[in-house]
Amino acid sequence: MRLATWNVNSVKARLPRLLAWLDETRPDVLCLQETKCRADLFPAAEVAELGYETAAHGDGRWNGVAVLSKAGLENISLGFPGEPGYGGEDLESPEVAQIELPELVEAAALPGPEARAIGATCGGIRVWSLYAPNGRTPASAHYRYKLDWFAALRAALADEVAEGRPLVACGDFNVAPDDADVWDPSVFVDSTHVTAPERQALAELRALGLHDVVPTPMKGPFPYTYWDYRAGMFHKNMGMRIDLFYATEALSGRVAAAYVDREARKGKGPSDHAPVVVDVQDDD
DNA sequence: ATGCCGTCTCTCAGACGA
Repeated sequence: MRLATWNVNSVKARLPRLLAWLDETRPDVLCLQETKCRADLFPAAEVAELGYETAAHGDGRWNGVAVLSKAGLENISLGFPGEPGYGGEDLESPEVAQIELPELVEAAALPGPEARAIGATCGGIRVWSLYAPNGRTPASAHYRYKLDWFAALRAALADEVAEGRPLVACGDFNVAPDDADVWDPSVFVDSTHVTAPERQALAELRALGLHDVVPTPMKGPFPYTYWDYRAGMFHKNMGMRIDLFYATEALSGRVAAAYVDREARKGKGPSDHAPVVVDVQDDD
């Protein structure tokens, strides 16, 4: 079974490259992030021609996740239990407290979850495609939201892991697990993606029994999965490993190969992320 | 370097990304 995860940075803009990549790489299951696509507008017919069923979760301009599968697609979950939404700035602050439109206060106080998680069962494996909040800066409300989102994810996955079935939680976690996972740690001092609380959130996921399946880089010593579009970062290999593949212990023990498909980051019109491909041996 | 590129939309400017 071949599993993969890829932040495509718009499924509409990436569709020709996505279809070519599917045809060439032929994963059984592909988790997508940043589809930036309403679920009902997802190009399901196009991927169906290549044999894939689609489960999509998206509400338009931002975020958006999906699972494509040739191995079955059951028990689809749009988001996870307890998933928080972005609550904005502190409602206790005097400035915000003066808002007198009840419906706005209500909407701000009860934010709905964004389209950042979709789960499905594919060929006996529970699969989660995840797109963690960016966090922007550690002082930002978006950073608090990011940590809250990870805490809720941990609680939701704890229940599923406890069921004992093979499970994969993969996608764009927007956290570099270690200093070796960014091209220059000195550039990221006081930035998101590398702070201790974010790394602790990953450690708590691993403490559930999830193993970080680290892919082979294919070029250079570091398995980066993201390179900024700007300033020739990709060609200088100034990247980050933020797209992660966390698998339950029994499943990670069946991993035969894992690699970053950096070829998909080359050429005309790429995503700024490369896919991570993981081959798992059949269960005996 | 508050820059660089790319994508989106109540588009020709601003927000967002990491």
